[in-house]
Formats: sequence, structure tokens, C-alpha cells
Amino acid sequence: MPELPEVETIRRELAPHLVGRRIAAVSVKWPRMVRRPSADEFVRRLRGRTVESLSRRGKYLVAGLSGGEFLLLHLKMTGSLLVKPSGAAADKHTRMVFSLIDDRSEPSALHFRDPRKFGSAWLVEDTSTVTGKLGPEPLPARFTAEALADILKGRRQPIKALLCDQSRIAGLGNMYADEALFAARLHPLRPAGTLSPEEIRRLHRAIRQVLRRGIRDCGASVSNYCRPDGSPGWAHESFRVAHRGGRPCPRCGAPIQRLSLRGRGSYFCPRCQPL
DNA sequence: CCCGGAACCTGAAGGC
DNA sequence: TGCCTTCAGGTTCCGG
Repeated sequence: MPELPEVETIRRELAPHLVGRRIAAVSVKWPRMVRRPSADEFVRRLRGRTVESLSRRGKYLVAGLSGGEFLLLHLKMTGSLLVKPSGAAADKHTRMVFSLIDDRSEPSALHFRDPRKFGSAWLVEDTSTVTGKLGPEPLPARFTAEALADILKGRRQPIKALLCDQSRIAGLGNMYADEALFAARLHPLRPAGTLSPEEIRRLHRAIRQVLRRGIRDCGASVSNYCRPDGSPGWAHESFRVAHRGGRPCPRCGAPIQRLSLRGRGSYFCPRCQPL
């Protein structure tokens, strides 16, 4: 499932294939994935635009286009973006194809593949209409332990739920939240506002560590995640609790437990992460 | 404000 | 070529 490290990996690997190229045509095979404007208008307005930049905000990819508009893509759980030669066949899970041209290289195509059809695309003048409610990015230096303390202060909800709430912190999802809580030795159900300053410092450090390591390892290929060339990442190989229910805790050997929180599986070590 | 649950979807996995 | 149920989860929306 693409979370911040996966989306950042895709951004880095996609940028050389997109930036400077012109969108010659767009084919939308599942119109409901186009959130704004209508699918017809989306296709019409994208044609002829040059991609000028590719950035990331939380789990959103943001392509800056000539003419001042932005194409935003969200992969949700099973989306992937694949660079293919022009004319390559779209498989049955391909929901959108962007045909790309420039003066210097062979025509290519960006395939937005998503078996579950949860992914989304927007074409907007102002990115804040889509990403405006996101909380801070956790990797820049301005995200300090004090900033995290302010976010947690007074909140009674379970720390795991807060970490996954994009309006509080942008980019963490189920897997990396579990990994960060394990690294910080915090139970997922701890009420967020009850963390001590020392626990907040541990959590702050853990969040940044698991995300940086995820990026370094090119993302976690659980579910359908793959990179734009179709290859997997290997961040999941060093996961210590995420999706590892029943296996021994790497720190103490106790079996990793699973609990359901907001309908999501949460994995943790009951001995290393006491409530 | 806060929380829980449904909806959006399909493929995989498990029970029988 | 087995059928049916359950599960997986990011985000949005809706109800209490």
C-alpha cells in the first residue's frame, strides 16, 4: 500500500520520465477515478500540457503543468504508475493512460494501474483544494518533537489512529504507523495526549527513522506496490511487526499480536509495547 | 469536537 | 475450472 516512502520513491523515479515531456493524449478507462473536473474535461484540458515539475504532498503526487494547473494523483491502496513504451498494451487493470512526447526521446506512456479502482486523479488550479487539509510533512527539519507534542496535546484518541490521520500528520499509513510505534515501544491504543515528553521524543525519532528507511529501501512491496519500472521495493523485508501477526517479536521473541482499530489491522508486540 | 461505521472496489485466501 | 464468505485498507461521507 503506497504510503509516504512508496509515493516518494515513485516521485523520484518518475520525475526523469515526466518532467519536460508533453502530454499528447489521455485515455480514461474508468471515469469515476477522475474526481475533478469531469472525465471529459480532464482529458480535454490535459492534452498539450507540458509537465514542469513533480512533487509530493503526503501521499499525493503533484505534477505542475504548463499553463499553471496541477495534476494530482492518489494511489490509495492498490494503485501503481508504470512507464511503458508508446503503444504498449494496457492490461485489464489499467485505468488511465497518459501518452508522453518530447523532442529528444521516443514516445512513452504513463499507465495508472489500479485493480481496486480506489485511486483518484484531479486537475486543479489550486492544489490546496485537494491537499489543503493535510497536516505537516514529517520529514522536514521543522517537524520537531515539539511540533509533534503540539499535535498530540489534549487528544484522547488512540495514538495509532492519530498517526494515520492525514489531517494531523501527512504520509503515515497503517504499515509505517505500526513500525514507528514498535520502534518507540508504544502500544497502539495509548491515548495520544498521555505520552510523556520522553515518549514523544522516542516517537518523533521513530517516525522519521521508519520513513527515511522506507525511502532508502525504495518502498514496501506488500499488496500491489511496485516502482515505475515494475520492480519491487524491499522495505518490507526489514519490517519488525507490520503484517507479521503470530511471528516472534525481533526484540523479545513474544508472538506479534494483531488488533483491529478503526477496521484496520494493527500489529504490535504485547511485551515490548505495553499499554 | 469526537468517534464509529459504511461506501468505494476487487483479488486473495480460507472454509466447506 | 467450485462456491461462498471474509478480509484487506486510504479516504470521504454520514450519523450519533
